[in-house]
Amino acid sequence: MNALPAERLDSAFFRRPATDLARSLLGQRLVRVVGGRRIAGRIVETEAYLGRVDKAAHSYRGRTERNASMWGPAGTAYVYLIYGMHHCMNVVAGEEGDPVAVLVRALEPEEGADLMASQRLRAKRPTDLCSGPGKLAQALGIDRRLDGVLMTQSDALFVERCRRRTLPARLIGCGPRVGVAYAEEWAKEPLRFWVRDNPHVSRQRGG
DNA sequence: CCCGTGATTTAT
DNA sequence: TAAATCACGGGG
Repeated sequence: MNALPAERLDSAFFRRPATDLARSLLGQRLVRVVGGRRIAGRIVETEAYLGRVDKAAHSYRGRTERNASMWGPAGTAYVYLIYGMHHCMNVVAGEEGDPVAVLVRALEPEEGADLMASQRLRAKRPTDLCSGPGKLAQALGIDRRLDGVLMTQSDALFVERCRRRTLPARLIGCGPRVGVAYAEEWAKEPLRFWVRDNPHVSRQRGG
């Protein structure tokens, strides 16, 4: 099924500018292990957040208790709760101390779809399981307990290599990030990336 | 279109 | 201490 043997992405992979990482994560596999079982899917949508210069980034106004893990080494998970209900998962990019990250917005389910469905009771179709940041967090059982986890070392949350190289540019869609209308000129920056024509990409929201 | 929901941040 | 905000999802 997979051409490559399972190989976990390491800190050298994550330690690059967030926009590069956002594009290179497309097609790789996000893996969550719970109770010895794998729940996994291909990453099909991401967004880059550029830190202290980016008005849409949580780290724009500096370090707080919530966003502290953005200052961690590349490959750190930054997980936060939004709207009192939904969790979102980021992977820290760049050099340690530069609070840049990539939001993982959608997956194409590959393993453990039954477990995903059992945690996503409102999902009616396979494309409802992981087609949004809150959805995938719920499907994979990702919450704030995983905030700060080093994905380069954790056995509970990591990324596996499925592709040796970044997808060809013609297969990658690019446009403004979702839900950041408040970010003024940064709202329009083309920092959202997705696998073109993939049905698991989230629907666009206002902004 | 509208609303739930509550931690976090920001203003007073 | 109080108010506003929010990198969303689901239902109509």
